[in-house]
Amino acid sequence: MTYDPASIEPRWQSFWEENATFRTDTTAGTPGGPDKPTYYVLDMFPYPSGSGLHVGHVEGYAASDIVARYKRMKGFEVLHPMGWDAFGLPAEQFAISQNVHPRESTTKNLDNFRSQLKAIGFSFDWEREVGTFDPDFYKWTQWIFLKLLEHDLAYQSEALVNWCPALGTVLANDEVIDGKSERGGHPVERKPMKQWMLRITKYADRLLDGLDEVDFPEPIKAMQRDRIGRSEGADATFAIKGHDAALEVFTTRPDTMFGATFCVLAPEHDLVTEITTDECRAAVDAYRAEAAAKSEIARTGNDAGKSGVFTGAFAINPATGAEVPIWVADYVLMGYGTGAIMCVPGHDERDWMFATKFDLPIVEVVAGGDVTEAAYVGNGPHVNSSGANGLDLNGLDKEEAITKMSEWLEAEGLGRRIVRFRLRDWIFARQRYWGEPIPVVIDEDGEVHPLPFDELPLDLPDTADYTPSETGESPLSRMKDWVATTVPGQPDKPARREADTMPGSAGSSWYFFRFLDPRNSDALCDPEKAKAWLPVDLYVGGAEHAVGHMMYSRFWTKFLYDIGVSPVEEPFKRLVNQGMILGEDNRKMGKRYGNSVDPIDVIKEYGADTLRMFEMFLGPIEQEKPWNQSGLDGVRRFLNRAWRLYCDDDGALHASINDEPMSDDVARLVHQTIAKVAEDTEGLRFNTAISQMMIFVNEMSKKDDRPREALEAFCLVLSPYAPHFAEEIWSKLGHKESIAYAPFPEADESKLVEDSIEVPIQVNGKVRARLQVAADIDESTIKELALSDETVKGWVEGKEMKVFKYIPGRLVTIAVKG
RNA sequence: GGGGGUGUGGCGGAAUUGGUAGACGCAUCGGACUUAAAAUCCGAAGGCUUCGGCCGUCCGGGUUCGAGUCCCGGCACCCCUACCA
Repeated sequence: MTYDPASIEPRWQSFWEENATFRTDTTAGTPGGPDKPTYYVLDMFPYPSGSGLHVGHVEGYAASDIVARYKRMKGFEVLHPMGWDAFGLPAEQFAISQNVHPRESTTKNLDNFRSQLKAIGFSFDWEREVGTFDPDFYKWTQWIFLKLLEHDLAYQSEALVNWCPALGTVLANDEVIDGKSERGGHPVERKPMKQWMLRITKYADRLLDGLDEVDFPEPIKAMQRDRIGRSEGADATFAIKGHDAALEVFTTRPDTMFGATFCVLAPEHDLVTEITTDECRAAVDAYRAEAAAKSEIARTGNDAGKSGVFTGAFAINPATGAEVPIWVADYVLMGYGTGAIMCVPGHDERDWMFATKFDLPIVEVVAGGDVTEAAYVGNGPHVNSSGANGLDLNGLDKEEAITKMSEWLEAEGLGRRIVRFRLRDWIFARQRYWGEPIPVVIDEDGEVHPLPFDELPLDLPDTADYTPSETGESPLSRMKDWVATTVPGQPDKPARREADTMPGSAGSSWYFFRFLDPRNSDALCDPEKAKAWLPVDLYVGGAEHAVGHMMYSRFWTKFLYDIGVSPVEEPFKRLVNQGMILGEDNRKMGKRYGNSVDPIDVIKEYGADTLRMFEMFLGPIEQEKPWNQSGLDGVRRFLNRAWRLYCDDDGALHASINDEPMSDDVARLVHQTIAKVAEDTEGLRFNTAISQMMIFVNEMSKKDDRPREALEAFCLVLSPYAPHFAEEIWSKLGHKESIAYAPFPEADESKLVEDSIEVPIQVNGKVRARLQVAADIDESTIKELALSDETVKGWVEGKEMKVFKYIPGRLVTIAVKG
């Protein structure tokens, strides 16, 4: 019988399951536990969608599985768990579309996912499976929320939020794309609503600094830095003519204040109503109404030209003492800085466009450009920058002027240096059913009371009436019996439960703690285990989670660190994003192009080992690459040939397999393969590891020699990549134990040396001849040989030799002139 | 506008510190086996060539005995982000 994955693979999957082969002992590394090095390799757990696993999942999971299996063979106690990101909008939308309860559809979907994952032979410790929708799990999500509340990091706020009427909920900023909801593409509008918020902004600095410690891909770090958006500048106070109230602006260029010829307020700014003059009121009110109706995207989009309206009021520029007009314009955002800016049209592009459109004065205060043509944002000596107050910036460069101006503002009590962040607080409530209930009650005076910890979990009540409303009223609020309660500890004091639920990203922000100790009912995780296992050594997942999920997880981990629950501030030591697998047509796989591939179909036709190796062989793990259906045949051919190295046509081991010592040639091939695969697996270069295995099989197939030592070593080397195949062969070779914990072979350097090598001879940079020489030949010997070579002579003779060099083991280079 | 990335055969991709460009695989072509096909096995293959060689890693320069790799200047494509003061 030839290689037949359909009969081999299910058998070994059952074997692993029955023997709990991949059960992890997380007491390893803790006091009293086994003294083994630990390795935590984690996949981004999936949202179990209705359509099942796709090839992108398989790519990431195959990569992490290879590492997990390799590390086990290298003697590590490996934690490689799997779970379900099952709460949240997508799961609920799917349920509604199928007209079933989300609990029912979610359970069904994840059963399907689990069986699909098992069919691919991933070495997960299934006894540690967790789901974010499980009360035993979300008890601790709620616990963390209460801790955040206790530390004033959770609060309610009347905030402008992204409201999506079609979904009936608010959305986080990263759930809104181009003014439409990420799920479903429904329109999203801005609307003030009272919301639970988490104060992630308090961690902005630490989230930024932490990036220097972790091994993440550079683009991901860049994206996170960009989201945090740190900028240094100054707040400055402008008096308002005829009013007691003053205007506070934020600027990164206080040095240009002498050129500030007007100010602009965001339409929502508190002062607008107060300072607007009667003549201007009608226009201002109309403008504000219009701005309110626009989504943030329409306001901040790339619209040519800027809109705005004059308030009739004037501010006093503290540097010049001049009266400058105050305008309202929607290019100034209430959510950033102070919602008010001083405008320096000479040196800011947006201000320049605005000034040009509305015919406001432009003053040059930094030399180097032509401010009548465009804003000059570069550096240069300051000009027109001295005032009656004795302040003089003229001649200073940008940095000097910023320092001097900032010091002056501080001395005069007119401002202060400040660091601001673009990052905004995390909107932590959804007006939806399928999420963790927020464990607080609100009394009749509107005061919030947290539930005591011992009342957790606060179960998500069952109801058939789970659909969202378009008004913003949460489905849970319709459950009058559930909502009506009393203040904890005060049975006489009526209260109502919070009816909003947490967003989908709540559970995923800490789930990697729970895998360490999934059934602990006293703590979210045993601190000894956390200490032994965190941070996660390798985290593999898609780049779509580069910012949202990664930042939320990092934030929560830092918080858990602060309250003594986490031993580390950064949860993930190393992050790898698998590149997207495109369709064969080089376009994104999906319904739109009908170019999707179902991994389960591939397994039926080719087997799981072929699928795994094929996806790893496509190209570098982090790179985007197209699917190539016939490439599957190539990998299957490889496994077939590998099989025939061991077995004859009726499936029995070859009689020619012997215990003779390996020839030097075979030994070199074996050790080269061990070294290359080990090195490439550590570096996650799976594609080149596989090509070395192909070289091994190609070479060995040509030989009649079948030394057991070589074949066993290759089986071990192959096993992280094609585990079912390797288990089958391993047992045929007479081993009773699973190959999963057999030691990975060590490459023997001494076996790699060759006696005789071929050395190319380069003349003026071009290879002209090749010599077969002893590997340890010295320069003078090879020089003699090279110069007596007939071909080389033809290129060298009669010319002046400028250079002769022997790069040992690589090449000879000769440079001649004339 | 800002940030990040990528350019190598027909295709996916290989190439320590600068050191034989095109490993490995796909597709292609030829041959063997077969009544035939599939499967399998063996072999060819960057382009041009007057068969001496010459040209070839997006383009143009530079450094070097030697550049896919380093430096300078362009071009193209992709991704992210976007009025953040």
